[in-house]
Amino acid sequence: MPELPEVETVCRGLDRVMTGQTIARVTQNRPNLRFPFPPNFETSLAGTTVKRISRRAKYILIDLDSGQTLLVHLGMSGRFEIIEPGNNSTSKTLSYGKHAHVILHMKNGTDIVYHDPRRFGFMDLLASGSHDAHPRLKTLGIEPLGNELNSDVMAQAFRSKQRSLKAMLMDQKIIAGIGNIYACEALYRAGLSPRRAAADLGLSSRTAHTRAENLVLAIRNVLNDAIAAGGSTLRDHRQVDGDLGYFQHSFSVYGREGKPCHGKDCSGIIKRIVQNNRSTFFCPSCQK
DNA sequence: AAAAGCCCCTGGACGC
DNA sequence: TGCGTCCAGGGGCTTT
Repeated sequence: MPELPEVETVCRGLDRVMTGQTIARVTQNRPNLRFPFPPNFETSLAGTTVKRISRRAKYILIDLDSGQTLLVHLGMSGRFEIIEPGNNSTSKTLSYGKHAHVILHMKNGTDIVYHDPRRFGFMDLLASGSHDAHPRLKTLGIEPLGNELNSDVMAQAFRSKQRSLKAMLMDQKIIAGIGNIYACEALYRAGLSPRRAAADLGLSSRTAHTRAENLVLAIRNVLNDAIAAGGSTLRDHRQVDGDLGYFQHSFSVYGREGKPCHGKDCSGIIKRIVQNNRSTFFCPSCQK
C-alpha cells in the first residue's frame, strides 16, 4: 500500500477535484471490500457536497455537507482514478475494469473511480464531528509529521519494549502511518539495525538519546522527501491522477537485496530478512 | 499484556 | 502457453 506519503498524495489529488463539488450519484459494484459497505452507502453519499479532505495515518477522510464523513483505507492495492469529462474515456463509463468497485459520479461530470484488486481496502461512513471515536481511528498512535513526535516521546514509548525496531515502527498504535517501505528506509537513514531491540532507544544513556533523535529525524525526513516526490509508486498503486511517482527510484534499501549500499565509504551489500512475516531490507555494514 | 502468527485476496514475476 | 510457487506497500483477529 500506499503508506503515509502516498495517502497524502492521494488526498491532495482528490482535494483538487472533489472539494466544493457535489456527488450526483454513486455506483457500488459489490457488497464489500475487506468489510461490508455501510448500509445505504450509495444513497447516503448521493447529493452531498464535499467540504474538506484530510488524512489520518493511512486513512482518507472526506467530510460531506450531510454531517457525515466518508472514511477510506486503500489497503495494499487500492487506488483512485480520476476521469474528467470530455476525456475520450467517457465512452467506457459502463466499464472501468473488473476491479472498479466504487464510482463517485460528480455533478460536474468527473468520475472518481476506486480500484482495488486485492480488496484489502475498505470504506465506511461516520459522523463528521467524531472522527476519533471510529473504531479504526481511535487506536491509532501519533502522526509522525506532527509536533507530538520527538525523541523524548519515542524513548518513552519504546522503553522496555522487547520487540525489534522494525516491528515497533510498523505498529500503528505507537506511530501511525509508517509501513514496510518507510520503516526500512527510516532505519537505514538513522543507521540503526532493524533487529535492534526497541528498548535500546528508551534507555537513559546518552547513546540511547542520540539514537532516538536520529530515528525521529530519519522518519520525518524520509516521509517528507517521499511526499515531495509525489509519493512513491510501484506495481498496482498509482497516484490519484494516474501519473507515476518518482520516490521509488530513491529507495536506499527497499527492494535492493544483493545490491551495493549507497552509503559514502560503505562497501556493504543490502540484505533481505523476514521479520514478523514481512520483508526487511537493510545494510548490515552501516546499520548497527 | 505483549508479541508473534495466520489470514483475507488477486496478480505479476519467475522457473520448469 | 501453461502450469506451480513465491511475493507484494496492510492490518484485524487469533494464538502463544
